[in-house]
Amino acid sequence: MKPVSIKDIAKAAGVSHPTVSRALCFSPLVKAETAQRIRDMATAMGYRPNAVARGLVTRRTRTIGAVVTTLTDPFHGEVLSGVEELASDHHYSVFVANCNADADREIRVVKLFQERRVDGIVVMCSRVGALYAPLLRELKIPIVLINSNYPNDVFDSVAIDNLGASLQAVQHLISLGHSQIAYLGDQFGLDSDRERFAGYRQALLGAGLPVVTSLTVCGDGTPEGGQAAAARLLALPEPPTAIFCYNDQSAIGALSAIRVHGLRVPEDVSIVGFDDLRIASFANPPLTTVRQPRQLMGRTAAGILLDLLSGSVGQTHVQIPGELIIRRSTATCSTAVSDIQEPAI
Amino acid sequence: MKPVSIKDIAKAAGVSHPTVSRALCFSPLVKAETAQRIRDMATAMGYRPNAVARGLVTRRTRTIGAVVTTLTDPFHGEVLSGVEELASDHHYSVFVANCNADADREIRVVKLFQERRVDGIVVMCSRVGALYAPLLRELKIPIVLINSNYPNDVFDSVAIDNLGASLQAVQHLISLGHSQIAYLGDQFGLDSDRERFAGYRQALLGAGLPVVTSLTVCGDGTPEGGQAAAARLLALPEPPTAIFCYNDQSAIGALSAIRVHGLRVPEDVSIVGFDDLRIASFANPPLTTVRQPRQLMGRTAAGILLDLLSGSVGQTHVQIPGELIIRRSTATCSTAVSDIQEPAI
DNA sequence: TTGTACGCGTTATCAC
DNA sequence: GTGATAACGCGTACAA
Repeated sequence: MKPVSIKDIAKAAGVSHPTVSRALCFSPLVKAETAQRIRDMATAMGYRPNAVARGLVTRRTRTIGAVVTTLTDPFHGEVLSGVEELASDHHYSVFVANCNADADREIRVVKLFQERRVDGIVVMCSRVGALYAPLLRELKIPIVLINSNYPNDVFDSVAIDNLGASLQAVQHLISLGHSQIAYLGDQFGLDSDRERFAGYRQALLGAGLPVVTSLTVCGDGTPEGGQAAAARLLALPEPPTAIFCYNDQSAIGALSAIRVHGLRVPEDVSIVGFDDLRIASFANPPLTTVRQPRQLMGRTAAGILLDLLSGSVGQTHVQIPGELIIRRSTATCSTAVSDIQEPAI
Repeated sequence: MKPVSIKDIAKAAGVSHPTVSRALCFSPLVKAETAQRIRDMATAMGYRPNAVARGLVTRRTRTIGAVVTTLTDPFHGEVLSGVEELASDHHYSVFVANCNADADREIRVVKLFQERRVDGIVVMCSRVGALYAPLLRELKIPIVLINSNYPNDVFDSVAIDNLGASLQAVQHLISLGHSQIAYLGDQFGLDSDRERFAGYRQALLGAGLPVVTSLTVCGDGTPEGGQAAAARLLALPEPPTAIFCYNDQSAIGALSAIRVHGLRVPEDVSIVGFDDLRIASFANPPLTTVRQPRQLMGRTAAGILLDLLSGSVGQTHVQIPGELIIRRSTATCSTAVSDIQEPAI
């Protein structure tokens, strides 16, 4: 009934259990032929090492915890995939936990991971904020953040250059002649949202354009939220000619809202997304967006974590430049180019 | 440096460590006031129970392992989300591991989970097949499968009624007058793919239509794969007037291929997907598809697993009916209704 | 009501 | 080379 242990093998092989342990770890301290004999018996008896017991004595579990805001978001799935990939390459296992964009829950999850004695933690899109950062810090577990920036650099991090990328994206719209540009953001107070808005703002101000309050609306990162928010923009007395969206999911919702409203993309309204999800290039029209190397970001974060675990010191902050991918959801502003450019029918 | 243990608390409180253990577990065997005093000290000292040590002695880790074919697929992310949700409701933690639709890797991952002494395992879209099922069975760990059906019912399972749903989907196309209907499948030999093809086939035969080999093509479950496969269909001398796709991702690729080919959906070609991903209703045109309640399926599978862990016996096979959601990617077959229906331009 | 003693399966530290 | 023995942190008989 109970799985076989090294003691069982020891008994069967007529040696002591530490010898079995050494043989299985390929320790040079044990005679080659007995080691081989022991290993053969182990496989014959169907032995599987107990990682729990090993973790107790070595004080390292070779596990890492991944905290995710919403697993249902394909963005997070891909980052997580990168984390898992690198982790498993190094024989680490990954715990996942959802925190539903809730800071309290995020802290509870991290504490749970602490009880599980994970060696390190990766947090995606943390919502904990600078206020609670010390609380996490005192847990004494290495933490790497993905796409959230604490002002005081308490944790190592991997993040895209949100501000620079947004700046670039909105400048692209401005260069197409747009001046009525809206920002369709998120609603959870994520750092990335704030930074993308800052880039938007900076681009407008840099071009001498006003930042109009009514042109900033909040979605929730989903197509549904994006659709609703875009509908509000289109109902404005002076609707925007271009919308810069917090992410691709929102942008896809906006695309749909514009269609429902009887307008066309990009002839009537230009749309820019963020993330370059796989479906972005399959949208109709294909979405102009900012590429985030999601799996790479996950791998990078996991790599930093493993470095930390093997004793590296000093903070690492990887900043990844965003790349603007111009597809067919953006075009020159029709009202700016000429007054008569309505379609024949 | 080392985290505080119950022995540390015992020393500080002047009691023995079993008393501390009892107090923390709210055992009635310890005097209420000492129990309270101990618990206060525990929190004051920042005590966090060690789940590893507890797992070693109780032989239950309160963890479950989730094996996923591709985390990057939003379908799997949502199912996983359901699993994690129910698990965490019951204070279980979830390990994730990718197996990349590789049967060998799937078995390795399951064995790794066994070493981690997970209490149970959920496998999504297993590729192990009947041949290796005994190998998994002898690991003596409860396993629940999602969306894969072993012919011999060795494991508990949750699956959608692939055959019935496909039948319904293809009958819908037939009722619209289509007779040149293609199947755009997957390539990894998944059970779900086989069953959906079987439903497709059965619908055709039931309507007295021939099953044409050239109208069956394989994608890989991604938009890219779907696009390439659809392009092959469109290049046929007698291209199909409708395509039933293995999943929504493939369907979105097909949508794009048709657009590139200069044809329209649904006027020239009708498309049916499978899954009803969130983006399905935001596609252009909104996708007719089969709804799978993904999170519910994940929750259900986790529920079965937890029942198993609390001693339930007898196999459970939950079969979820698929629901056909008719949107705007399907329409009556133009060539069947009249001969002249080409657009003016 | 509480303390003593032991075991969980491993690795680590000594001897020999 | 190998074998006792201890330790990791916790739960649980049993004794007090």
